[in-house]
Amino acid sequence: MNITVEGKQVEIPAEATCGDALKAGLSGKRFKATVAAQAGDALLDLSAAVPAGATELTPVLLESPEGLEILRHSTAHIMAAAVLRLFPKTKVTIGPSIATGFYYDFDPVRPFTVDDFEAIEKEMRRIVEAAEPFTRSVEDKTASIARFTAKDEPYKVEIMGDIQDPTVSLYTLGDFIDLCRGPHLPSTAFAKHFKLLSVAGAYWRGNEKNKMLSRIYGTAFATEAELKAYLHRIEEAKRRDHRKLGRELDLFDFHEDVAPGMVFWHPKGMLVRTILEDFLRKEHLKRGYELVQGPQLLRRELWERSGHYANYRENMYFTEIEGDAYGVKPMNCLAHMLIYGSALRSYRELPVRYAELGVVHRHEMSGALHGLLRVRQFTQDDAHIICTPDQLEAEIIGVISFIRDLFTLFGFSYKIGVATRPEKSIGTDADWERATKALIKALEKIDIPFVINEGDGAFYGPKIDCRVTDSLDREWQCSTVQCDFTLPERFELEYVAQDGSRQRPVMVHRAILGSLERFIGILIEHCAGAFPTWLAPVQARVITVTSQHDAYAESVCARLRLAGIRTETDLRNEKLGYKVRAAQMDKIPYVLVIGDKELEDEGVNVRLFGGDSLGFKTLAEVEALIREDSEAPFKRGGMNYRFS
RNA sequence: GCCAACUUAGCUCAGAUGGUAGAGCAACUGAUUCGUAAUCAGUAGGUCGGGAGUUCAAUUCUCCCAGUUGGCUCCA
Repeated sequence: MNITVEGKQVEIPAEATCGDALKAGLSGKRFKATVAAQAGDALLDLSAAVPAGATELTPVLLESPEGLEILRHSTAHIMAAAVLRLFPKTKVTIGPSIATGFYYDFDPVRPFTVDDFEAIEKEMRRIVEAAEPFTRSVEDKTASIARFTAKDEPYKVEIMGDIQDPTVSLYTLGDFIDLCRGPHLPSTAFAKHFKLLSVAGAYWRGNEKNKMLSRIYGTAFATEAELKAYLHRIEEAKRRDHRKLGRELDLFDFHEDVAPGMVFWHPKGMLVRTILEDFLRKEHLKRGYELVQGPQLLRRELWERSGHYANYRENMYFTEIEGDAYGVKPMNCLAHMLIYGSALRSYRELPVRYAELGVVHRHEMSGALHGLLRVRQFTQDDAHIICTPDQLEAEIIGVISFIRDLFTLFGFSYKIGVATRPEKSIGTDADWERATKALIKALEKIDIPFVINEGDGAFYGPKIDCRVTDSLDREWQCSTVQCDFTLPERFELEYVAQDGSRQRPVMVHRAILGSLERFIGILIEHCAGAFPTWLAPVQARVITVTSQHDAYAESVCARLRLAGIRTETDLRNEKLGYKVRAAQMDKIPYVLVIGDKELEDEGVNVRLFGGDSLGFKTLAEVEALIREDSEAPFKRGGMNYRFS
């Protein structure tokens, strides 16, 4: 029997395993790094027979993506075997590999805690050192169900019940027999570099009606260096955590006892927000938006009319005023519609673009709250564009350009998706097609790559989502652009067309940064707390070598403030090094040092955040320097802006 | 909402078989007048998340509540 291995013809006996075949075709070193075989689309154990009719066999190396997946899946099995040795009454369920590692869900006698990890890891090491093989066997399903029923493994029995094939495959690792599709590592010796990370509750089959299981998360890598690098990344993420930085930099905090999920902005954080808001308002005005603002509370009947009461009530807060129910707004659109409807509109007025930095409240489950990234009260940079169907495409192009300009400015990379009609939806096919086409055409026209997310649209219309990737490769949904035919219908919005007839306009909901709270949270993590100069709450801090320089420092600070530069002094009776360190930890972009020399020559010594020194500069030079730095990012975004 | 862990000074964290707590940083006071990531000394700061129970005695044990954190349809 002949088979091709990496371009080489290999002669093998009929009963040969994949391992035999690969061994014959690969160098010793390469074969040693091989954990499985690939024939066509199928991944096979090395111990599996070469499938009949196969003409080519590809080695799956440990460090390849497929190899890593096998490694992690096998490590999950090793963990399960270790858990069963230590806690024999535990029932096993499933243990897949995931993007960053693996997990295994157990139904334990008592839920596991991280304190159990040491013992479990130790037992896992023992299994790895013993270099035990994973042995595959195929069994009649009925026999297997009887076997696992006898072992009192109800979850496995349930899974087998769902399997269509008359036979199932089992993998044996020491005493541990598990129902598993495989493939697995040839032996546990390949799984040397792993770590258990966390425990969590997880519903059996993800359904909250089912029993809560105890899940252990872990990760595994081909080499110790990669494992270390991954763990280091987790540490890095903790260092950049916006919740930690928010407290350290005195930007915001939470008072969980009185307002869970709602932010208290401290002066410095509020300044960052204010600058951002100021910039956004000006940018909206430049682009032909008008600023509006609706009330926070609207009578229940209005929410019934819009469909929110039927579809969104669980996420809304209600209160009562003189016996009438009022809903706290979770979205800004209703007020905007009412403003539009307050007068008879002509086609000449369209498109109308109403923008509002709208504060909305949404009830999120307590377990879902997360710093600034998931809150119950947040501010949307929201707008509603009401236009004729003909204007739709141009308006969408305008919105997407706006998105592109802003994210370029902040230095984020982003991914665009178009979500199409879901199964449960309202509206006519023609409307859906027109709107979906308009979204896609707009993206194509300005040449922005996107993916189609089939059936992921809102029930009332298709949408464009924009996800931002931060410096740690985590994705966050920010922008959203949604076509809506329902609300104009329900609120009977009209305009008078050229021919005098009454026509129904189309509406586009859009938010660009999304939630200011979330955006600032992402921004903090993206820049690790060191804001770009234009957003930094303190742009420059003047520090003195000795108290003899204090008076001059005060005058420097006053002058820079007059020039619109956010400046403060640190005149504490401390050594220079102490004050430099403090400024560095406060992540202030410019530290202006004043000693005898600077006092005499009427300037400052400039130290940048990060430690670079620019040496002596006159005050005029410093002003120009900081101004230029503040304006630099806008060159990327094709905008300009000054806060003062 | 559900599961688990956690909640001690402004922050980061120690601590005791149940006998009402300690460090570093920050704050304040004083000395020091100093050149690019921490000068020294002193002072003050806590009903140990809230409530109830057990006990001679609870921050520690038990229960309830609140909040935080990590998870909760990546599928043999």
